[in-house]
Amino acid sequence: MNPTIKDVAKYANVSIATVSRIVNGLPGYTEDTKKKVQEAIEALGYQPNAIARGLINKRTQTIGVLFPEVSGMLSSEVLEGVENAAHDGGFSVIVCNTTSSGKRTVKYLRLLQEKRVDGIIFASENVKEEYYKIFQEMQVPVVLVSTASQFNLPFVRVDDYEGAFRATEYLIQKGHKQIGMIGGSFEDPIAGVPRMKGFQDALEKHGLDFTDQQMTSNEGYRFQNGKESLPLLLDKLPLMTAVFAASDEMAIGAMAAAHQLGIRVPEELSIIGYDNLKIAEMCYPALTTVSQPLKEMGQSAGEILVKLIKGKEKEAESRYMPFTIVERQSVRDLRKK
Amino acid sequence: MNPTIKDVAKYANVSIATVSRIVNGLPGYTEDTKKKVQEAIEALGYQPNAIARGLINKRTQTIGVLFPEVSGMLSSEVLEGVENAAHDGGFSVIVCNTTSSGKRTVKYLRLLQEKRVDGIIFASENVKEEYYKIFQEMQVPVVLVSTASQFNLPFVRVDDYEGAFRATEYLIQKGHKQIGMIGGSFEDPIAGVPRMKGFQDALEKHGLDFTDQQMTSNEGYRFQNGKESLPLLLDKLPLMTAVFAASDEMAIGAMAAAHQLGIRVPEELSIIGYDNLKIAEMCYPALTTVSQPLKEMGQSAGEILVKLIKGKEKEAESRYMPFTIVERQSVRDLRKK
DNA sequence: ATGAAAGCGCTAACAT
DNA sequence: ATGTTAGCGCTTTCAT
Repeated sequence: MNPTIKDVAKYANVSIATVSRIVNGLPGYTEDTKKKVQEAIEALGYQPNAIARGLINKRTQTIGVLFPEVSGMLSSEVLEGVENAAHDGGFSVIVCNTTSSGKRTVKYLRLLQEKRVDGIIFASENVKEEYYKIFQEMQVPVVLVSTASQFNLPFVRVDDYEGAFRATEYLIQKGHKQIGMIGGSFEDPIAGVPRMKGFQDALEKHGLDFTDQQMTSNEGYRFQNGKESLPLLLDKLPLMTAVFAASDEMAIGAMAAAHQLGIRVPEELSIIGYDNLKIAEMCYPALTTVSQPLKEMGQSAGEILVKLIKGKEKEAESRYMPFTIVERQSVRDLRKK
Repeated sequence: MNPTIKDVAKYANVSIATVSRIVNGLPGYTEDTKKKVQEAIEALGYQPNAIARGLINKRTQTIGVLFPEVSGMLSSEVLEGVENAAHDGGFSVIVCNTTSSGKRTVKYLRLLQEKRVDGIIFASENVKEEYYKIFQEMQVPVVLVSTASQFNLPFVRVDDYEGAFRATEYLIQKGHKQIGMIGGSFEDPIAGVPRMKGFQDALEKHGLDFTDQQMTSNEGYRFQNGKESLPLLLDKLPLMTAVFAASDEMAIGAMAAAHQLGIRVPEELSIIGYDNLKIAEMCYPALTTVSQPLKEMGQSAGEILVKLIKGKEKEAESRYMPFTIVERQSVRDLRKK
């Protein structure tokens, strides 16, 4: 077995209280005993037991992070940010893959409760009433990433409406007039509705008519959704010169469909995405897209959570992160030449 | 505060021992008291404290997973598999992002030791002597994913030599004779050397000369590495008709370089990758590649670890996972017209 | 069938 | 400056 504080105390001929003080950097001992104890620790290879500590301190120095899909490219970048911030703040992170299932989410929440995590980061999904109740029960701080909620929970995200609005304006500024959108779900209050609304409003602001003929809606935001959507859109809007896709995966799916149909991007069809995943710069042509600073968002959420846990903050600050449009090769400027 | 076992006992008018028995499904009580206690639990919303349990049971039901880069596309798929297996086995997983730094790795290992995790999964990196010593100290099972080691540690991985050999043969069977390779590092005993050796041996087996002119080596396996490697290779091997890249990211980087140089893939240049990341089917043209079953590997490693922890297995079984070559559009068959 | 009590490894209040 | 002791919430003998 691992040596305990008792063993160290015995070895160094002091009481366990003294060892504890030295280990925790509290005052109350001579340099001499300190050295003795440190030697004992060294000799025995003593490691304080975080479990015992947690029991008494009511602090586990651990947070839980819930993702609908941990292997998603979006999640994995956010996770890296969270992990980084947590680690810097002295916390470990337990990952939970909810697979967007309510049951699994509740199960995980209960688990995190039993494990007495000090805080929770909830990502990319809607906060159901049921979850919120558990949050309250748990009495630990919660911060949302890439989501908002009807409840009073701090969040870190970008303004989806604004991002979509600007993406659309970008296309318009490049001279496009027949613009289609590959949208998400009308049920989705985060990545779905706001992005579609932003698209529509930008069009109208610039005097371009909007009819629902120029938009498809999708259950998910995957490659396949985008790939299937493009032909549909082309059908309804044959003169379309540009597409705004509500996610990079969909944008790249649309690109694949275009390739298949023999439509050249960006010469014949411009495409702009949303997210700025790593793949955006790897595909051909490199994708112009609305960049969400995913890692920074995770980092930021982690930092806020840590502050909240340490009680430095009383009320939670939410943060809107800045998005940018990163220009690559998938959009053609119609005004030139 | 959360109610404790004491509260439940008081509420139900029994001793804490009885509550404990009921909660843990041990024998020794009447149906009647069981009901009473369950009602108390329900009424109070009691959740057993996993920390207290861990202290006494010496089991935390938690495992640690170390990745060089959690946001890597490779890691994230493996992680999903691990998390899945762990969860099924009743374990939570703590993720650690080592950033390939030895110091950070050691720090994390110490942390996991303090947190008394029940087991460790170590991914995609070389096991240094220093790490191995800590493993031994910790006295917990360890399983390697996508790595092997000089030590007697169970691993789950595919045979890199074999995979590279087959990829090269595939190219040869398609009629290619001038084949280049974008390789990894000679310092890397996993993804580096074996894949390069496999390439070389396949060439020689089929009577094609091998000179180091037809290979580049790289520090990393990223998009940029591949992108920079292709022109170098083309320089040395102007008649090259096919490239084998030691990773999908590099393959896609090579593709990007080819596009830039006006070389058409696969018409003028065939490319085969290694990994089968999600991007492989999203890029254009879709990438033919050696598929590693990443999620399954993670899952498998998780399962082995759980078995080891539960003591069902005495000695660790290592597993070579089967790879397959998934044919998409990036390789041209030279034999057909 | 049930309860009392010891103790897991630690911290913190209270002596000395 | 150092030690003694009472828990933290639980499991597990050992009695009854």
